[in-house]
Amino acid sequence: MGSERRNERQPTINDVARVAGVSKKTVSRVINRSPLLKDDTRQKVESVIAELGYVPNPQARALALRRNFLLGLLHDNPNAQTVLNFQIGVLDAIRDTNFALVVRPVNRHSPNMLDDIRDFLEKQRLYGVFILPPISENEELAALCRELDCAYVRMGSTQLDSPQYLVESNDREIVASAVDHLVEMGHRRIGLIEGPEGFRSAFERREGFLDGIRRHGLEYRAEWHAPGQYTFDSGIEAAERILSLPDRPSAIFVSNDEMAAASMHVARNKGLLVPDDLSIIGFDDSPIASHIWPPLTTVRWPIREMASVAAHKLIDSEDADQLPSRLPSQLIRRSSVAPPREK
Amino acid sequence: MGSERRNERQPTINDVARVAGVSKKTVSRVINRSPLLKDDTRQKVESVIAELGYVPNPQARALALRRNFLLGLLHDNPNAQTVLNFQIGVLDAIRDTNFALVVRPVNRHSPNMLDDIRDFLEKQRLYGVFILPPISENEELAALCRELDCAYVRMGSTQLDSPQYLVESNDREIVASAVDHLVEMGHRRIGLIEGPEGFRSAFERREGFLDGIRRHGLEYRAEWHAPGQYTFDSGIEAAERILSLPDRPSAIFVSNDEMAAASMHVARNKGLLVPDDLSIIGFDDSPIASHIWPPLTTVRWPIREMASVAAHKLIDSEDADQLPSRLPSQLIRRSSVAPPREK
DNA sequence: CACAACTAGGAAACCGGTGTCATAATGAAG
DNA sequence: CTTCATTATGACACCGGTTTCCTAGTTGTG
Repeated sequence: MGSERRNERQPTINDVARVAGVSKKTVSRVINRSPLLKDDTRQKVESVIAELGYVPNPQARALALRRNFLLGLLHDNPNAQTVLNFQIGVLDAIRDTNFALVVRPVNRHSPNMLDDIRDFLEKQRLYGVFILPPISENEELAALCRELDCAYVRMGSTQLDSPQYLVESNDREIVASAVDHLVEMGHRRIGLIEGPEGFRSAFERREGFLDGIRRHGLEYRAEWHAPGQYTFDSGIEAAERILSLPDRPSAIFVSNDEMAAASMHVARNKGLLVPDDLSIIGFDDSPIASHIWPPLTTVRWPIREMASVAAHKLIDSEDADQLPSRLPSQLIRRSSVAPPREK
Repeated sequence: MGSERRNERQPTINDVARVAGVSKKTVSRVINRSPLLKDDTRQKVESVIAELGYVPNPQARALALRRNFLLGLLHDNPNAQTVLNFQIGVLDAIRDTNFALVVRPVNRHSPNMLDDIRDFLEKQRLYGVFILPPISENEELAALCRELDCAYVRMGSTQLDSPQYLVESNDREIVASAVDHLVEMGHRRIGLIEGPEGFRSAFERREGFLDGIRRHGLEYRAEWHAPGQYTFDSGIEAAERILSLPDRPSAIFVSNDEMAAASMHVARNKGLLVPDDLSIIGFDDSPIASHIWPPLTTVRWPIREMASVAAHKLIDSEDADQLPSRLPSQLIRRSSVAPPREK
């Protein structure tokens, strides 16, 4: 069953110091790559470290340095794949550091969300936290982080805070260019299924849509514009509303992929072929986008890259202002857009 | 902007002791609920703690106790929703403790996965780790945890380890009863799309399928049995194979929901109505199961409950053997199963 | 009332690192 | 060959808790 060492105590810095015949401060200097060490001392200590398999105790370091090496992720699961990709992105960034990522799913509908988070931050004394949308839009939460002296980065779709505390994408521009894409394909009658009120992302996507409409001088029709909740069910309802119209649009932009998938079902039930009778563009590039038929043209956030940048902002905070705050999304063209059938 | 206290040092146990006029050991006793304290002492100290807003430093405790309060989650993203639900389940279990959950996505195809994990475990000195399938099936990984003296719980679909290190579900039985369900509906010609070779879950699900077939004396036909990789694309291929047969089955059990969704597409493309011409049962109850049409009958792992049990096994390890190791899955009946059209 | 037995609380060392500052070793200059 | 800088290293206190062990106070018993 492999080499067991259950009862052997982990070697400490004192063990290394004793075996190497130096003081523990010297060992500490080796670990921390202090420049003022003679090469042969360094090598001697390093070989002892290797021989003993010594690994510094992170808790002791945290105590002595008065800061730990834990990054937190606060999120209210907007989308499982996004959260997971974010975790992976952070991991990529901290792989060769001593940092670790601790997660904290929260419930934004709970009245004591802020108390829960306060409790969490106080107990764990995190080095910093990432805040994912939609709770990244919560100003009280940001204030709480400042109060508790916890570094933070808010992820979002628009400028929520000063750049060093923020990593955002360009929802508004990319949605406008999604409209461009529809127009290029020949559409002039374009509908919108919107995200829930109060969500910054929903607002940005709507504004981007309207920018696009205006840019091309297209007709805006209130009845082609339905509210949604970013859920599949709300998408069904919204699509029913728009597609039952006698004079329906030839394309719709839907503010997330779940609602876009729902719209496809509604279209199919009404005997409309996607994309021939109805073109659809979604948003998120969630797994469902490529698992429905036809595969959905959608917008992809560069979530892993955003996570990495955010991690660097927390860790190397001195050059946080050198890092970009805004990473562009991308329109992923699949098969849910085609030229309109008639005209 | 709320009350700032950026430059105020966090109060320590010494501050509390001084203000309360007791020794720090007494404060420590209050925190740790020692029974041998006079009530008025306890109350005095507690009121000082509240007044100062004192919160014990977890790193200092970890150092003194020679164990920390970090639980790790090792996974290779089999399914984002599952991983996230697992995280939430763990959080529920540790909400009122001092534990936190640190995540570590890994790549099981990377040749240095084990080294990465070793590095992680050594650096972080976790209290214990959860290992999600499929890497929970890796014996070398379990051996590594034992070697590093890190408690672990392996999640799985079958007995991988002794019960105190394991939380599993009953894939085999539940799949057999999914077959029962199909038989009750009148099916006698049932196909199988299998998971990838080498996956314990794939094996269990196949065996459960075969149990069900045998139990009802149904015909086993090799051409109704196709391999898959748990991916959408592999599901397309497998379903093509089975549904192109002149003499195709009237129902199929598909080893996960992604492949089941793929099978629905194939069926539709071939002009087969689900469920009238073809009944389908999936496995996982992933979001896609309720977002496709018709909604998929599938098997749901009680993943949050499993996560909670697993957390208790790690934390209260003394009574780990009292906790259940096996939590039953559930067949979620939706609309992808109906009696076969013609006898 | 003397003495044990038990209780509540404190002093000091310790966990395993890091910071500060003093000192030994080295090299350069006079 | 001193003397002074400069560099490399060590001694020791400290981070903020816990453990061990001891003392003083309280209660019970003969």
